[in-house]
Amino acid sequence: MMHHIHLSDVQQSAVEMLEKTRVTRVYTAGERLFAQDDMPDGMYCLQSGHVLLWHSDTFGYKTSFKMAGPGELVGYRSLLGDDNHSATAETLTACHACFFPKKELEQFIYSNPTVTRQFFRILARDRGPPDALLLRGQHLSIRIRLIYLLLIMKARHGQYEDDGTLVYNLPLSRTNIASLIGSRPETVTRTIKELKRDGVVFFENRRVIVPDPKRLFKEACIDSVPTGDA
Amino acid sequence: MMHHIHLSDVQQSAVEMLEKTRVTRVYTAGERLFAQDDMPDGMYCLQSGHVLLWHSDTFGYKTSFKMAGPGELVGYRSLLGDDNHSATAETLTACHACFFPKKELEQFIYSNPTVTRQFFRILARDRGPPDALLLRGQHLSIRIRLIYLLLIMKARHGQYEDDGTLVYNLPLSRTNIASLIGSRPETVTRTIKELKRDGVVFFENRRVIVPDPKRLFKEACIDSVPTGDA
DNA sequence: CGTACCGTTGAGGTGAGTCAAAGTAAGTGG
DNA sequence: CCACTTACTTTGACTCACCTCAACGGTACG
Repeated sequence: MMHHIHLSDVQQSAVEMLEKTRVTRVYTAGERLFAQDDMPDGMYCLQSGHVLLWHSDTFGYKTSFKMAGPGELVGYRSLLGDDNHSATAETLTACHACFFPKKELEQFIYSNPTVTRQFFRILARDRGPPDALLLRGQHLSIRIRLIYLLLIMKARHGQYEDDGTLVYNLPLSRTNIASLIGSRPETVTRTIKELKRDGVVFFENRRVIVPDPKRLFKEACIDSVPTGDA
Repeated sequence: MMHHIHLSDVQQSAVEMLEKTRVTRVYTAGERLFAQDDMPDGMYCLQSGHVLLWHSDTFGYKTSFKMAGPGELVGYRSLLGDDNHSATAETLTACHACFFPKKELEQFIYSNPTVTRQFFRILARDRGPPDALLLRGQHLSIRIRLIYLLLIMKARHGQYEDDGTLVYNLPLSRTNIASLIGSRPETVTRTIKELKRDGVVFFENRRVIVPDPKRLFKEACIDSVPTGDA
């Protein structure tokens, strides 16, 4: 789900204002766009690189719930909810990110019903029940959750080769993966080994290869192959 | 978090239209406002009673993720996301619910930035990372998750007595509770027993009594007691 | 006075977490 | 080019919180 906003009939003045006030910055891996409990002062649009969003609970456990890539917006939930950030956004790789200050951005959002609607869609579709529940349901084994993670990442981070192979370049450590599916790095390693043994998924460093995607869908009990953008 | 929309300076025509087209209906326990995969044709506002929202995954497992009570809106996520319903809304008790048809409702939402903003808030604050993650984090024991459930329900469904006791009337079965925190009815029973033994929480049928709320907060590592509406 | 549903209790099994240690890869500085 | 550090990954052995299955008790309702 790309976050492209259609600008066709938006008030020209609002767009110009937005263009004038936005700031593009370069980040190195491991930097933070914002931290949990910060007051949001704007929104970020990733132009290149990847960002991981994680929440730290009252016991200090960190749980990741989203990886954002090029073209995606980051930091909109708390901004639109008038809340402090409920998560920290940390770069996984070097990134180019564009920052839109709150005031001008809001003017833009409300400038036109079409734009408003786009933001409603982004917000409403962001990790709805399905995603969050599939990745953390106790009744689902780690193996299945790992497969679901790949299926969810497919739309934005996966790519089909000519021979039907599915390939990902995921800048995620075992620890990151564990954090996303509610598990532990050791268990992720073991599960990855198991998937390789069964010939379903091959993890080579940060590169993931799925020779026969249909087998993956079948194991997750998904018959109809979901298409890229939904 | 109540879903009261402030109508002070909304276009009168939009409000009138909304008032004219809304339909109030009475439901008995066990009825469905809408079902997963249905196309949304409007939104519901609960006037009395309680509704449980649950998602059924590809393996047929049902996972509940929200209980809505009087004053709350139901069915907005899919409507605003232009998606089919990703959950089923089933009444736990007899209910009065008011239905707003999609077309007129959208006119209302876009009629005024103040209203639009309210809906952004509702959507953005609906089960943000904290809620969903706390109730399903594997690293948290069932006991802690049960406590978190009570803490989350406190704002809307809990009530302080004069003596500082916290009392809930939750129309939830053990199975419902299990489904909300990602567990099983048997385990919920055992955990409830344990909490009673420790004198922290007393479940009497569908009535829940917390004699010393501070102990509850402490066990969940929450120092600052969250206030009702945020 | 069944029937049906919900809740409780007990016994037993296991998937995945934990802990500890060794292996690997990448980066740094002399 | 090679020691040295640092961070990540893998492996094995052990443990346990929770699930599963099965039986029983309570309560509502026609």
